[in-house]
Amino acid sequence: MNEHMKPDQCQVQEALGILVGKWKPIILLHLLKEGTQRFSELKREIPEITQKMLTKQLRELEAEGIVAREVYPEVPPKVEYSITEYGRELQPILEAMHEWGQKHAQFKKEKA
Amino acid sequence: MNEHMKPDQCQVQEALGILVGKWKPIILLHLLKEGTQRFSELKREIPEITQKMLTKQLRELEAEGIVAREVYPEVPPKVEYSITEYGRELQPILEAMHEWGQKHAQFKKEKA
DNA sequence: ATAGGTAGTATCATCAATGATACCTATGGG
DNA sequence: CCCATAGGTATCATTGATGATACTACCTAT
Repeated sequence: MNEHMKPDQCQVQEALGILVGKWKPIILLHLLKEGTQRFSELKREIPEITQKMLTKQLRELEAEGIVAREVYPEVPPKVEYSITEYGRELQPILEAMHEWGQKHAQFKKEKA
Repeated sequence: MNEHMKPDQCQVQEALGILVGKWKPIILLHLLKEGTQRFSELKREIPEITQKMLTKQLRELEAEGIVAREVYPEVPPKVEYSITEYGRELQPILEAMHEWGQKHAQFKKEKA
């Protein structure tokens, strides 16, 4: 166990706080997979999310430096979202969680 | 990007759902670091948590197969908690999040 | 003149997570 | 007889996250 991983002053919450939420992982996966996406594209690919929540989650991710938001001053409006270089560092974590999640879903099925 | 990481049917939520909560990462870190612990030891090391929440989180982790609970039929009662083999597979994920979290805390300081 | 598309805001309602507090159990020690 | 101990439950209140719905601005095309 890494010596720096002291439960107090631990930074796991820091990462967790950014990833959690009903929508953030999904949004991040879409942006990682598809690259730059417009607001309406994301909305179309995640139909169950409300506009309000999509806006909110994107703004939060932007505030953390994970996604970049670019506004084109056109009519009708056009806004593009993409993962920053920095945000891309989350990818291994998402992948690890995904793999573990698969194993775990299997594990639960076996128990049932 | 891993081909299996399709945002739909994705299993990131599966892992995330187990790790989140105000207390679960801390509890897991304690158990990983110290090994088997009694209820009261955990409570002493995490003073801000209420008994109710500690019980609840431990029971949830137990239900997922992450921690093991052993009751000794003594008076006063003695209950020990430990990480299962299976639960130990979460450790790399926690470590990755911890490391990223440290970088991120630094990143935010620089911006400010 | 009017309808439509894009990217939102504003307001109100609901539900789950967390917290505070009091209570319970059985037994050994004084 | 009574209290302390360990590991809980039960009940109620509060808060934050999420959701439903309606509204807006702006220009373009019909």
